[in-house]
Amino acid sequence: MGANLTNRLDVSVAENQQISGRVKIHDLAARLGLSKSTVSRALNGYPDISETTRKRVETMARKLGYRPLSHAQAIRTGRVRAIAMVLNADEPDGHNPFLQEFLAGACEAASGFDWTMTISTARSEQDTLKVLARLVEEHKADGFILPRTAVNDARIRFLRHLDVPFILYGRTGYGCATPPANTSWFDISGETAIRKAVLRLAGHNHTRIGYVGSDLKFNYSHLRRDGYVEGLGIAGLPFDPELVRNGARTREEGAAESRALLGLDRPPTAIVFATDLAALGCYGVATDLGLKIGQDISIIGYDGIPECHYARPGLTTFNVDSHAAGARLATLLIRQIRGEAPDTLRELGEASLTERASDGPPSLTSEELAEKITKSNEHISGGTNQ
Amino acid sequence: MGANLTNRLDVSVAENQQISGRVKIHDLAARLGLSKSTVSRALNGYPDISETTRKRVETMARKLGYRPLSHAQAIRTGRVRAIAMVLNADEPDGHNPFLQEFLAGACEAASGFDWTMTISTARSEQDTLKVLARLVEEHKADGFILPRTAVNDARIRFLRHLDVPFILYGRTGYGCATPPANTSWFDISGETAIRKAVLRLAGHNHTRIGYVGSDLKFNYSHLRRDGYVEGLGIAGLPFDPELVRNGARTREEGAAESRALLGLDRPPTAIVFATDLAALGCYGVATDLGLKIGQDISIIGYDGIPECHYARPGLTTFNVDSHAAGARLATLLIRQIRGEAPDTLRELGEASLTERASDGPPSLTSEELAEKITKSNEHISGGTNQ
DNA sequence: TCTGTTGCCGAAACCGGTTTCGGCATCGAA
DNA sequence: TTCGATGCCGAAACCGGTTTCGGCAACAGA
Repeated sequence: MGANLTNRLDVSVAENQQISGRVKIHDLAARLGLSKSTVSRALNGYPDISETTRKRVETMARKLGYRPLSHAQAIRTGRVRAIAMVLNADEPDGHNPFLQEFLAGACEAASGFDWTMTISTARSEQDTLKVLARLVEEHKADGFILPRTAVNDARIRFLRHLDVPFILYGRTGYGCATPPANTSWFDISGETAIRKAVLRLAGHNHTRIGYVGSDLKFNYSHLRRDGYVEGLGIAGLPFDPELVRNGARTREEGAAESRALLGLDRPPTAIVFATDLAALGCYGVATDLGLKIGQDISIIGYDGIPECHYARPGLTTFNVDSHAAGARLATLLIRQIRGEAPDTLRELGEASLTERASDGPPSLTSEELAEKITKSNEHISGGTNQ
Repeated sequence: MGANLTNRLDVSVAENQQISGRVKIHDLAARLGLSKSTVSRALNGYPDISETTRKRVETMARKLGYRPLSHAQAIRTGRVRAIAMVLNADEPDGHNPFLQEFLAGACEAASGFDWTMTISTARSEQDTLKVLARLVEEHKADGFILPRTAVNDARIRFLRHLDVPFILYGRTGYGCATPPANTSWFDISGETAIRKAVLRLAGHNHTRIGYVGSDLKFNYSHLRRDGYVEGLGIAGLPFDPELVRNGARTREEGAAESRALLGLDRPPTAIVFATDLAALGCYGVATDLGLKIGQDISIIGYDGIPECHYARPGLTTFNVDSHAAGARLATLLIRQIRGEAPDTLRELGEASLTERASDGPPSLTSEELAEKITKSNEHISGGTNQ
């Protein structure tokens, strides 16, 4: 007496179903000769239903293609079987390139549980809170994924106060004595990646390695910088504060910080960037100064955006698997909503290195590099850059 | 007796609301000394409610911060006040760069009506239909935005068959005698943009202008190619089928088609690309052949992806405003769901030209260019390209 | 045989809204 | 004065599920 739409795609023709007749729990019950309360309990795993009845109900439900309306369930259960994410669209860098893959991962994972994903956007931090508030008020979702966590994140305080489930993409509370309790998160260990980047460059015999970090309001910025310092320590290289810059989020900012580092009396022969975007910003600067990337100056990025592949030379970088991240976050969040303790829902992944041609052994010492740069500056002194 | 969460952000402290007490329609009615049916009808614009009562109800609702649960309404009305979009994540090009802006536009517009947006992803055309089916079955949305419309689009047939509202981002049915009836859409006139591109190049005195189109399964591919032909006609230039290539969706494919065009006996001195990605693919080819873009070979793209700005030289292109597109699509779709006739909900926007350095007057004739390319090919013959 | 559990299921209330239906005033016209 | 509209509102049914509660039958123990 009819299959669900998904099946119909295969069966091509519906069996004998009356038009537009969605199968309701009532129909299912009538067909089975049971009451709808029994059917409901059978489908929802109540213990007071015999195993044989449960099987009967389940097979018949499958046969008729019965699917409960999540919003009809929600009115009683308070669960809409949906998770949400609000993007901050005003961020200069955005997570543009990752977004598609990230959403795909999250949606696929959610679909696996028969959940859906609703998204929304905001234009500022304050706006984000308002959007969250609206979604919570209307109960459009049972929980939230919070991307780009800050060291001190207003969204966390807000949702915790309202007692709404959430999971972080990233960690939070850097530098706090007590780690944030009762919080679930998924993150990629940027600190590990950056440490490896430093060690890789040290292995190339670089001794002056610079670092360009991102906005310190984000928690990951601190962790990646720590990775840089750790790497230097392990490699036995001295830490020189002059070689560390922060706050580069865009290509332009990456270019500016690169210029600053390369303008030093003793410039670095290699630079690790906290983001690919900032690293790509260095390309124009290097070209303007007549430096060959991968020889005169080595560069390693982080993120794994597609442009790395097309840059000349290709940018060596650490790839984060956004698809997997989205999938894990959705899965962990749903498990949390279903009752698991947030503290047990924490995972740390690793970024994978993609070796390209932007790094290698230094062709010049720091002093020689400085000299070359000085000459270039005199020479062009009107060169366009950006 | 309490304000809603959104207000609380401003008021900082809730007035005197009991914890976790969402205001329900019952509370509102009790507070007003009315029945909840009256309150409901007042809020929903029924004619049998006096104007004074309506005002009273509305101000009290605002004061208490009452917001109906959309899923509670849905159970009776059948409307969840949500629109959905399913992305095809397997497309080689995706609409990656536009996605964030597009979603922002759509979400903002939907929010303005107090609607929300749910999204999902699929991995193939067939999968897309299954995902759509699931969303329709569970009625997770009242209507759909269909991105990247094909000439012959299975999604359209599917949703039309189910009588579910949808709107196209793009047109459909290219070449059909009868335009598709009862269909709403929003599109950017790619044909106009490409025509302008051709005229611009003709104005630079190019006489052999090539065209690299996209996959002809998409409707826009045909329209843009038409724009190319129209442009040639207006400029009084002959149409040479040799100069037209199709099917380039990625950088790599764009590179391959560029190579094919530049390898002709009488190569074009300018090429119009249907997409920026394909145009950027030409950059590596030009470099390999020792051609200066903007002089030896002129290039114009379409889309307005960020990379255009960072390519060297910058890529002249036609920008589509994805944010505005998302906003219009959401708005038109909601209006359609609310009852307006689809045929009246059609809009065509224009892309805006951003002039950069990738096009200009030809430095060489087609013959001279051919000679130069031949030499380059002999010379390098082992050059890397991609 | 009687009683008390236990297993399993149905009846009915419930969730938070919307919509139908009918009834009470009020008013104008006959 | 009576009657029929009309304006305005409340009671109750309804939407499609879930959950509580109670009851019947089968069974074990006394």
